[in-house]
This record gives sequence, structure tokens and C-alpha cells, in this order.
Amino acid sequence: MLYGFLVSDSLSIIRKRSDFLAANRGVRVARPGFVLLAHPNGGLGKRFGVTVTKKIGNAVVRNRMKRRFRELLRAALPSSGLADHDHVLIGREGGVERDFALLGEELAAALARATAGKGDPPRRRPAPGKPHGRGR
RNA sequence: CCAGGGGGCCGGGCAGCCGCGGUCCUUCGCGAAAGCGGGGAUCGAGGAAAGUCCGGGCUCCACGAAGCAAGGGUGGCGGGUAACGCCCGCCGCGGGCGACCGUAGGGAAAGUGCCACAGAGAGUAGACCGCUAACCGGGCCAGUUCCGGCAGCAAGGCUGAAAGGGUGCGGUAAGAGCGCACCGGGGCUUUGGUAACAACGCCCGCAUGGCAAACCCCACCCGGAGCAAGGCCGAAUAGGGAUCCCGCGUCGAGCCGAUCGCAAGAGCGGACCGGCAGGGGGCUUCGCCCCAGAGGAUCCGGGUUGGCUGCUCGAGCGGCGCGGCGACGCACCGCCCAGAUGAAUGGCUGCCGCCGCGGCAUGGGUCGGAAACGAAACCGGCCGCGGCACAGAACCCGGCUUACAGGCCCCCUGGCAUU
Repeated sequence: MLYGFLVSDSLSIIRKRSDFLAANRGVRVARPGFVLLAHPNGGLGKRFGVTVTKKIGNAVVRNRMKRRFRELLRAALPSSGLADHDHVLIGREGGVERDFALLGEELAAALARATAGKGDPPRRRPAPGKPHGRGR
């Protein structure tokens, strides 16, 4: 435990809505269970957040998805996350039933793509889409 | 054993590894401190946490107690409660063989209104089909006859959700509460009951339908907004007000755009730049040109964002006793039981439990066979796979309503069988 803080001390949670919106301008990698956003935060260390819209399900389903995503991020970010970046996972339909180990592999692959700077095309401009995470 | 009725309760369990959020302790590390980190202990979602439909507590606002008006709500009686539209007990009405169930259950001779369609007639009832003695006229097969008229009749038919009490007997030309009996209804007395109401008796032949979740009337209740309530602290940016300095002719400056800032949007806004309006000056005066549009200090109050607080000890929970048919109340003892805020209570695995599907085997029973044995898969056994509901605290309580896989317990009713 002596070295523990050396690795984990830089991991924190994104708490401001503006940071979530800023992440939309960063690298974007889509996977079957989720979409990963990575965006530099200017020396604040590795931070993460989770967004699950009401379209996915009721409160129980949404909370369960967030917990599993947080668990994935806690495991993956210290070793393979992007330094001084905000990492945001957006839940997609089907992400609740998806196998946990499989999600782990997909997150590792998505992080590798993001590190290489190769993102998927950003979301369609003309289509307004749903605002992500409307607060309450 | 079968069918059914009522009430109460649970809503997966255990273990391992890795994590999350509170609180407390810490002779540990860093730090001036506040704190941060490490270690330890302990606690960490529901019966509905849900819908946000009622009732309160708690805050702030308004208000002289109160009354009135408006609006909203409640609606048999009695009780319980902080309170309720909730709960308990009882009553009336309706349903069921029964246990029980349902019930928005004040007022319709205060008033207004509605009752479609159908139907002769729908609230001052009504002759369409009908029934009918006498009387008048007529027919011929000449009489206990037929037809028409005058008239009487609410018994039957028809329509309808509903036809102006029902059934029976008498009565009559035929009928009719016209008379009588019973039932129903209304009124009154008495008795029982706190009361709603019930029972007995007497009187009234009986015209006063239904709808008040139609307006309305009566009785009772209700001020408004909500923890994003409310309180505190600090900071940044620009603006507002006051005083003073500075400058000055009044006094210290209006609108729009672009840009940028606060805080991403919405919103708000300073300086610079551009334009317009306004002020001063000049000139060749229906116009053109030029000039100035400017600061500092202190204090006050407001907006935004962030942090802290409100924030969890409460109409609290668990026992036991007493009172009460019960809802519930009282006394004593014990306990502390989530406080997150992009929002903790989780991730993975193993065993057990329950349900479904498939397979194996052959213990019980079944079928075939004299038997050995074989078959099939009803019960039981073993193995594998899949599934285990509805649903996540957000200031806190009391209710209601809605959702819900599976399961447990108690009481009662009807029927069948047995002793």
C-alpha cells in the first residue's frame, strides 16, 4: 500500500456540467456498449464521468449501468488512461446486459484508439440529438 | 380431500477477492495550520424508496383577534389520531347458500333545469291496440248476434332505463284503493340505543318518479409558497446607490452592432472599435466641418457561481405489561437505525434454495411377461443449462393509490368421505 497513492492519487470524478459539455469537443470512440469521450483538461490529472440518458431505462437500470462503468474505469484508467484528460463514458442501449469482461476488453481497445488520437467522426451536426444528462 | 372467504408476513441465504460513501478512534506519514494520506472499528435502500393524490411537522412571506365575500374540499352515526379525503366499530341499502363482499350513503313538498330514442302517454299522465251495460241508428241467418255512434274504463297488450304502489279476494256493464287482507310507503306516539337507526302500536287509501360525480341549498374544514424553503461565509467580474477627492457649462453621459467577459446555454454587462441620437464651436447657415464625451478612494445593498448549514433523535424502533370489541392509548425497559449531491450501498466468483427445460439411471408405483427380464417417464433420485419479480432514499413523518416472480403462517365458510 505504500506505493498505492502514487498511481491512484491522480484519479478523480468530474462534477461540473460544463466539463461534461467540454468533453464533447474531444476524441470520440464508439463501441457497442458505450461511447468513450476523451478531452484534455489542462493538468488536472486523470478524471472520469459517466452519462446515461433516460432513454436507456428507469432509475434502477441507469444506476446499475453507471456502477459497472465506474468499476471498469477504476480498473483501466490508472494503467492505460490518457494523462491529464477527462474520460466520459456514455451508456448505449444493451450496455446493461453486456458481459462485464467483454466490456473491459472493449474499453481497453477504445482507450488505445483514443491514445493514438484516432476517434470516430463527431456526432452529426444537423441532427440535434438528445442533450446528454439533463441534470436531474 | 375439494371449492371458497378474510387477515398477517417474507420478498433469496452464506462465503471469498477487489472496491464505494458516512461517523468515531489513531502513540503512524506529510504539513506552520486547516487538512490530506495510512491503519482500525462500525453503519450503509424499499415494501412499495414509485405515482406525487390527500394530511401534518419544519421554514419564509402576508395578516390586529375575528368576521364576511370569493374559490376549493368533505358529506350515514360514533370513535381513533398531530391531522386527514385515512383507520376502527356500528347502522342503512345492494349481492352471495355461507364465511363475507360492495357502497360518493345530507337535502328532490327552496327554486331552476334535464329525462334522448321509442312510445298513445314521461309528471298539470295517457285512449294506439283494446274492454264495456244502458241509450241511438243500421244489417239479417232475428238474438245471451253483428256493425257504427254517444259515452264509460287505466285491468291486459305495445314502447321504454323508468308508465304514477304490488299480490289476492270482493266489487262492477267493464273497470279503478272503489272496499278489504297482507306487503310496500308516509305521519305520529312509545320503547331500546350516545347517535345513525331499529322494534311494537295507532292513523292516512296513498299525488307529490329519477338525476344533486346538473346548477343549487345546508353543515363542517381550508391564508400562500415550498429544503431550489430558509440561514451563513468567501471570492472574481462588471454594474447600482451614498459620501469625499479630482475635473467641470449642465454635471460625470442614451441606443444599436460587432467583439469579449461572468458561467457552457439562457440571461446580464464594462472598455475599445463602427454607426445613430443628443451637447458645444466654426463657416459659404434648407447644409457641411471640427471638438469633447474623462478619473480615484471608502462604504452600503443586490444578482451569479462555489462552499458550509438546514440534514437527520424521530407523532422513532424493538420488547413486555395494562386498558379497549377494535383503530389505538398509557406505563416500564432496551436501542441509535443511510445521509449521498454527475448523487455512495457495487463488480466478479463459489456453494445452497426455488422454478422451468433437457438428459441419465431404474428406488416406488404402472404396463408387457409364468419368470428372468423389458418398456415407459407418474412420484422420488442424480447431472447439465437457463431463470429468480416490481423497483433505488434526496428535508422528515402519517395515509392512499399503483407495480410485483415466488413463498410462508393464522382464522373462517360450504360440500364430500371417515371415526
